[in-house]
Formats: sequence, C-alpha cells, structure tokens
Amino acid sequence: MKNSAERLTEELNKKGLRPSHQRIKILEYLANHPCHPTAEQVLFEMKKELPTLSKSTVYKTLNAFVEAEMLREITIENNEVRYEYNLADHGHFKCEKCGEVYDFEIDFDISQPEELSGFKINDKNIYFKGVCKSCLKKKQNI
Amino acid sequence: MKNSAERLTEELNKKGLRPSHQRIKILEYLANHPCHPTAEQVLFEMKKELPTLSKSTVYKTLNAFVEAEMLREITIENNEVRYEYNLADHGHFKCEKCGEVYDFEIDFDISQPEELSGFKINDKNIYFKGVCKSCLKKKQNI
DNA sequence: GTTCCTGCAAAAGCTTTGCAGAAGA
DNA sequence: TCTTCTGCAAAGCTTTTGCAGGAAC
Repeated sequence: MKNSAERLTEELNKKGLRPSHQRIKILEYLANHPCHPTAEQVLFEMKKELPTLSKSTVYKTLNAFVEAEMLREITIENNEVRYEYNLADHGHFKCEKCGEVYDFEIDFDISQPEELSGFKINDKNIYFKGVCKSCLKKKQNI
Repeated sequence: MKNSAERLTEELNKKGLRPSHQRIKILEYLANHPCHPTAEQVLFEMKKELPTLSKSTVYKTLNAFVEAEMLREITIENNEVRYEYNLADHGHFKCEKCGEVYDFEIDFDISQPEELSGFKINDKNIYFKGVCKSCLKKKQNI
C-alpha cells in the first residue's frame, strides 16, 4: 500500500503538522483518489468515516496542506477551489456540462516570455474549459 | 480615436444590448485602459464620472459583456474576478506582492493532449504567479 | 406604451475567524 | 502540563437576486 496511514503520518511530522486522525484521513483520501474535490466534497466524503467532522476543520486542514506544499490548489472558477494531491506539473480540463475536472499532460517548459524578463515565476497554471467526451456522447443520444 | 463612444454604441447595438450611458462609459473605460480591474475597481473608477453608479449595475453590466463576448473574464484567485477588453489569446502573470496583473504573449496552438481526445475545447487559459520586476527591485533596496 | 436597465437593499454562497473544549506531545 | 487541533457559531467577502422607479425604443 503506497499511501498508508503510517507513511502519511511521517509526511505530516516532517512538515511540523500534528498527525491528527482527521488530517490523516483527509490526506489519505486525497492521496488515494485521483480526483479534484472542493472543500464541500471533501467534507461530504469524509463524513462517512468521520461523522463529526466539521466544515471549518476541512477548510483549515486543506489550507494547512497547501501551505505545507502537500496539496495543490486549483482555481478555475471563482466560486470554488479544488484540491489535488498530484504536485507534478500538468494541465486541467473542466467540463462545462458535468463539472468534472480531468488532468492532462502538457509541456510546461515554456521559455520565459519576453514581457516577463526579470520576473520571478513561482507557479504556472494551464486550464481548458469545454465539454468532455462523455457529455458529448450523451448529447448525441438525446 | 479608436474606441469612441459612437463605435462602442454600435458594438452594443450589434450584440442586442441597449447602449445606456453606464454601459458605454464602462465599456469605454475598459477599451481604453489595458488593465485587468475587478468589479470593485471598475466601480471605484467609474464613480468619478458616474457618481450614482451602483455595484449591482457594475456586476450586471460586466456579466452581460462577458456573455456577449465583448469582455474576457480572468480567474486567477478564487476571491476575485478580473475583466479585460483584450480578447486575443495571451497569458497572464499575477504578482503575489503588489497584485498587479501583466499580459504576456505565449503560443496557444498546443496540440490537443492525448487525454483530451474527443473533448471539445472552448477556452484555453494560462496564468503564472510570482513576483514582478518592480517588486523585486523594491525588495533589494530594503 | 413596452421593454429593458438602473440602483437600492436583501440574500446567497463560499471561506475565514473567535473561542471553548478535546486531543496530541 | 502545554501546545495545537477540532467543531460550533458568527462574521466577512464577493457576487447574485428581487423589485420599484427610470431610461430607451
């Protein structure tokens, strides 16, 4: 088992974060599911295992993980932040019909644009919007 | 004068939007300033010319312009939407120190990634974050 | 005269904060 | 024991909505 509770506890300790039950479970969920949930969706999923989990704990935990660079924050829409455990550079596609977010590989080794010479770049983001294959199929059947 | 009130009135008529005084002024401001203001900043700027302008009119107007594809919505942070008149494909850089948004040219003719084969792509976005030249200079002087 | 737009106030939705009690070191 | 975390409620922000009066056609 790659992302076991023991390994994640170690990861939390290294970052100076106390490995509470809630934190381990939330990190474990994100490490083992290649999805892009919102805070609300994390809360909904985790309530199954942690019925007393609160909204504020989810927000505080996710923010702490982003701060510690254990999770990546994805901003595509202004009314929701999504999170993922995959820290490697990749692009995101959000379907305008079903809302699903898909990963895709893309070359991030873009040479520094002329207009940004002398700028310090910390973070590069690429996202597309459109309609996913599965929603396009559904449309044809209607 | 490129983006005169007359030309913009015509543009609004073409899109089926009534060329009210407020709409013309807001569009004129965005067309003649290569900036990336939030709704709040548009309101602040326009109050100088239109003292009775309301927040809700600004939001409704900007949304109507985006809907009519006269403006582009820029989402970099989840707590603010920015707007620009420049519809051509380009990247954005947001400075984490001063908050300023800069444009840069970048090749958007990326071949469709394998993972997105069969997907319909409507919108491509690239944004970087970091520290701009001017803020880097300031830091050195402290 | 109709239809659409503006502006006020209220509401909505996501996220953050304050604080008392609980858990972890 | 001391520090940090959790969970509840309340507050904070940006954005949206409902509605009456006003502007545009």
